[in-house]
Amino acid sequence: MSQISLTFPDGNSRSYEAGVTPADVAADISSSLRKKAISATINDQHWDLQWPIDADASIAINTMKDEAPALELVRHDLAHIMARAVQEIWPETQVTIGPVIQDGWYYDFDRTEPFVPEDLALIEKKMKEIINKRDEVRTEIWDRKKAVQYYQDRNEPYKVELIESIPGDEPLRMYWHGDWQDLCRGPHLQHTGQVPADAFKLMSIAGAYWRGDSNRPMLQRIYGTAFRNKEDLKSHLHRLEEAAKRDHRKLGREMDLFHMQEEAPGQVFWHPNGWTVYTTLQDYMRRKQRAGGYQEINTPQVVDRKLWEASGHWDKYQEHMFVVEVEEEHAKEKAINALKPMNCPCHVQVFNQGLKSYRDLPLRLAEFGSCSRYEPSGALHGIMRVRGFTQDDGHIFCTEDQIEAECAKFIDFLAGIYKDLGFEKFEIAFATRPEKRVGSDESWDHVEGALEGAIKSTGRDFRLEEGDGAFYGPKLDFYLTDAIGRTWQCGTFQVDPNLPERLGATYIGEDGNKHRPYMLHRATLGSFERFVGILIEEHAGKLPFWLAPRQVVVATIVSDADDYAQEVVAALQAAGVRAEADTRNEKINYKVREHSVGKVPIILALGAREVAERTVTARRLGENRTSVVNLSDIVPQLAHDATPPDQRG
RNA sequence: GCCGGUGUAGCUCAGCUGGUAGAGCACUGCAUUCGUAAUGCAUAGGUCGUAGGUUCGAGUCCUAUCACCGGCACCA
Repeated sequence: MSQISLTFPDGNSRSYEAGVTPADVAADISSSLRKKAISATINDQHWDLQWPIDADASIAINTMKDEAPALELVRHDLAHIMARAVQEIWPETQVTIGPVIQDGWYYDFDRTEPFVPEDLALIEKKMKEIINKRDEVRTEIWDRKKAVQYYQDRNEPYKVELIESIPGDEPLRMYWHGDWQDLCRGPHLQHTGQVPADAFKLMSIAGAYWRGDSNRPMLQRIYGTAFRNKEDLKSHLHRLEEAAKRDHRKLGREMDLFHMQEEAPGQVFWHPNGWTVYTTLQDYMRRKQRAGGYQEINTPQVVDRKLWEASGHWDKYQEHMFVVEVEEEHAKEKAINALKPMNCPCHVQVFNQGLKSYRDLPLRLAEFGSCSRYEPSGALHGIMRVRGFTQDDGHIFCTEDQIEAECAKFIDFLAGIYKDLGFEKFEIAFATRPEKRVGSDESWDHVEGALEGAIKSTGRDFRLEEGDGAFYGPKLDFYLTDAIGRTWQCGTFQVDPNLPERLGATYIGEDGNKHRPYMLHRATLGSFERFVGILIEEHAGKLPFWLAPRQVVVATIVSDADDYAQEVVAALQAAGVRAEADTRNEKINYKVREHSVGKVPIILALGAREVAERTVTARRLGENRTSVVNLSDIVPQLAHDATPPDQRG
């Protein structure tokens, strides 16, 4: 047997026979380590304690103290244990796959009877029994034929398909948790008892397509969450509760921002408060775009299908468009229009009016474009995913050489806006050429190079999404992470030589000939609807003062302060602050509570003292201390806070 | 669109095996003028998402349909 050298994290190394397992190594160090060991990290690879090591390597023995491998193993073993539990309770159930995901795992099953919520408790109980059995976990490598045969015999067609889809003819790894077997890459724990029985919870049941393909069978998915200990699980469940409190649908009602109703699914009825947020944001964007060199335009809502046919959208998205048919008395045929699902084709129409010179480029057109898309019913989500929305859309017509500079300019533009709105960080995803595409490789090289160069010139990082670009050009997507860790695509920047081609856009170049411009699609917020939703959730309803729909409530403590309250409100309103008086015959406690629930940032309380001294007692949302300020001081102070960030001196 | 769940007063929710709808908060009225997250009392308010059906009788059972929620698929 040849010898190999294993190097430990502290830099020391020891010599072992080739084929030694991490379990042996741990035992060699100490019996207590052997007991505590859960896995190893071999050359940065997560390694099962049972897997042999055949060559020189770095090694670290992991215990429950090592968070990443511990969570990975606990969740992965729980996936197997859950599948075993389900098959023990309902033997006719077929198993498919069960990966580890953020905060937990899921496993997909095929079973005729649907799981019901009460089943979760049943499964959890069975899982705890399995854990308490401390069943050994062991692994073997099988050849493909044997594995296929095994699963065919057991009537597990999904597993057979999985094996057949694994490329090459490499051997397959099998794992046993007690007598229960699953095809699995591993690694796993050493026995089921290593899983903490009190640190997991089954969360929900959902449908999911086999292999993520909507043409294939719908399976039943059970989600679970797990941590290393009870406390971590508890704090995770607590975080979920907190997250639910900042749901924009709940806050939208509590703050009286908007509502939605059955007669207009996926569309928003904005209430005065919500519309104040919306228009304040829109006014801000309008000023930013003007300063950024855009010219604002507006285009029609109802457009003949001919234009959508020409743009190619009719062909591809017809069933997702709201079609409007009009019967005119003398017309030969019915006019078929569609509510515009996007603004791009209309912007090309504006560009196409009159001759354009290369001197006009880059030409930046912007529109707060209301779009309608018949989104699938299951896609709708509050005001985040809707059927009627307004994009802060813009199209830049330019030459190929201008793309890089325009892109860099846009990234800076977007970053400044996100910062003003309270988002310091955002993620850029760079999607490159897909397999099916139009245009020459040279052209793709050049355009992709321009985008990459632009990102780098701003000194930002990006995530590469190879092959995810549109068939006609690469794009950048800008993602924001909300306070609960969910990411939302908001901004976008897309290079498009295709639509100008289809719709015949040209400009006269220096050489006096007609040329085809590039069209850059870009949006900063994405849609106002979604962005307002994200703002609400990110700030848990406590919007930045300048965006808050109700900025100040002047609440009286005694009715003798009513006149003074009106005076204070008038002074604030004159200074541009959204202020209102609350002179109802209610206790100050009641008023404070009500306006706090309504997320009013500043409450000014007025009693006899304030009237006499011409002061106000201010209370900021979320704080329970108050401060007494002279009326003459508070007005300019709040007026400053109420000024949008781009207009502050 | 697919799988599962839900749909009762403005809001949050209760209503067991079918017998003709209940609470708290909000609203309104009266009393209270009370210093920082709910003052007291009283009145009023729904035909139970919608449409059919079973039944002597349905919020409660059945069918269809719509919307919403959790996922999946989709997102020009």
